[in-house]
Amino acid sequence: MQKDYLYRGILCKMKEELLKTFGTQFEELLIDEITSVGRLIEVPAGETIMDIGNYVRAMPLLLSGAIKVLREDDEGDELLLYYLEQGDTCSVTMACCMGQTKSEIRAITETEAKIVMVPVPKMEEWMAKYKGWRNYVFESYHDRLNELLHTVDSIAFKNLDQRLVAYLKKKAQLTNDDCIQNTHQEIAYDLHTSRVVVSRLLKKLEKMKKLVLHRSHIQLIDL
Amino acid sequence: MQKDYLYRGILCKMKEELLKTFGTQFEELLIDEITSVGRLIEVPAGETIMDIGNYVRAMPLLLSGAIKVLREDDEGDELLLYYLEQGDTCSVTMACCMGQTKSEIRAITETEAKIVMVPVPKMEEWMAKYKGWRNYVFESYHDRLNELLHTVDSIAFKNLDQRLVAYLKKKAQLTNDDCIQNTHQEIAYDLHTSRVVVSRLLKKLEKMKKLVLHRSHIQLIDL
DNA sequence: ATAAGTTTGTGTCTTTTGTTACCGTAATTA
DNA sequence: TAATTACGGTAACAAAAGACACAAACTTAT
Repeated sequence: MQKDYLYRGILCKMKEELLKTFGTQFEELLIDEITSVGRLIEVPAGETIMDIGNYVRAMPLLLSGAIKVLREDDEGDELLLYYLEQGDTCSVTMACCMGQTKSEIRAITETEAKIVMVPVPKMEEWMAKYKGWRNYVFESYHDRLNELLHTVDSIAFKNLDQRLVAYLKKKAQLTNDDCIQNTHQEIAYDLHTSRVVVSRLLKKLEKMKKLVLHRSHIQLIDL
Repeated sequence: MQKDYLYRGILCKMKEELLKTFGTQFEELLIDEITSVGRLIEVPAGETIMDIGNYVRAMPLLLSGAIKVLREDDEGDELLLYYLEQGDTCSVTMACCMGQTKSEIRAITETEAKIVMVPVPKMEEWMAKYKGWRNYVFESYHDRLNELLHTVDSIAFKNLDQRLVAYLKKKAQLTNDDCIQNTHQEIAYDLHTSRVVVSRLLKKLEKMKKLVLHRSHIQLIDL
C-alpha cells in the first residue's frame, strides 16, 4: 500500500518533468508511454554514464542538468566534443542502439542531472507510431551533426586562445555562473592540451583584464 | 510515341541502377516509388552540387562515383570533411531538408557521379511507410556521425604528415589508382594548410621511398 | 606544526606549422 | 618563338604549441 503510493508519486513526478521538457513536441500518449516504460534516474556531477566500447541498451532523455560528451585518443587523452542540455539526447548513443555497435564516445555528467532512460525496442516502435517522436529523433541528429561541425571548425580553424575563451564562455553559460570552478589541468584535458599552455594563456587573459585567476577557480570579467 | 519509348528506357535504366545499389535494403515497392518520383542526374567531376547557405529541396542518393564534403572558414579557406561513396547520402543535406535550414557544408563531385534526387516531402512520407527506408536514413546518420568523429580525431590528434598519408591512401582507394592526380596546392586546400608545407612533407615521404613526385601527379609506392 | 600533495607561475628549449620570398622548369598561350 | 602562367623546390624566418624543470603558494593529512 505504502509502496504503491510512493510508486505512483514517482510516476506522477516523472510525467510532470517530461511534460515540462517535452510537452510541446511530444504527443500526450507518447508522454504516457515514456512514463510507463522509462526509468527516471538522478545522477550526481562527474559520473560516467556512457563509455567508449560499451554496448548501449537504453536511450537517454535529458530532463535537467548538463552532460559533456568527449572523445579519446590512442594515449587515453581526451577532447571535449560538446555539451548536452535540457531536452537533448545523445544521438551517438542512439545510433549505437539501433546499429548494435559499441559507443564511440564517453559521456560524463557536468552537473547533477535528471535523465529518463528509454529501452531501445520502444524507440523503434515509436518511430512508426508518433510523428512527434520521429521529428524529435531527427532534430537531435541534426543538432548533434551541426554541433560536431562547429567543433571541427573550432579545432581546425581557431587558435588555442580563441578556443579557450569560447570554452570559458560556454561553461559560464552552462552553470549560469561567471565563476568557473576548474583547475587549469581540468581545462587542459577538455581542450586536449597541456596544463602549462592553459596557465600561460589564462595569465595572458588576466593581464588583458578579461578575467581574474584564483586557486581552483576563475572569475570571468569581460570575455 | 518515340519520346514515350525513350522515357520508359530511362526509367528502366534508373530502376536497374537503384536495384544494383539498394536492392538488398529497400523494399521493391519503395524502389518503384523512387523510380517514379526521383530524378536521375549524371554529374561530371568537379561540380558543386550543394553549397554553404543554400536551401535544399531534394535529397541525393549516390548510385556511383564519389562526392567530397567540405567546410569553409571565415577567410573562405576549405577543409575536407569526408567522402560519400556508392549507396551513401548526405545526412547534413537531409537534416537541412527536414529542418528547412541552410546547408552548413559544400559538396563537390570528386569523380563523375550518378545521383538520384528525391523530393523532400517523399522522404517524410516513406519514413512512416517503409522500414527499409527508415533504417537506411538512420544508418546514414550513424555513418556520417562516425565519419565526422574520425575527422575530428584526425585533426585533433594527428600531425599533418599522418593526415597527409591518410589523405593519399583514401584518395588512391577512391579512384582505385595508385597515382594521385593532384597538385600540391589542391592537397593543401583539402587539408587546410599551405602549399609549401605540403611540398615539404611530400618531399620527405619521397626521400623515405614511400612515393615518387611528378608534376601534377604523385605515384604512391608503399605508404 | 610539519609533511605531503596540489595548484599555479615562469623560464628555456624543441618541434611543428605557417609565411614570405625567390628560383627553375614545365606547360600554355599570344 | 616569346611571353606568361602554373607548379614545385628550397631557404630563412616567425609564430604557436608542446616538453621539461623547478619554485612558490596554498591545502590537507598526520
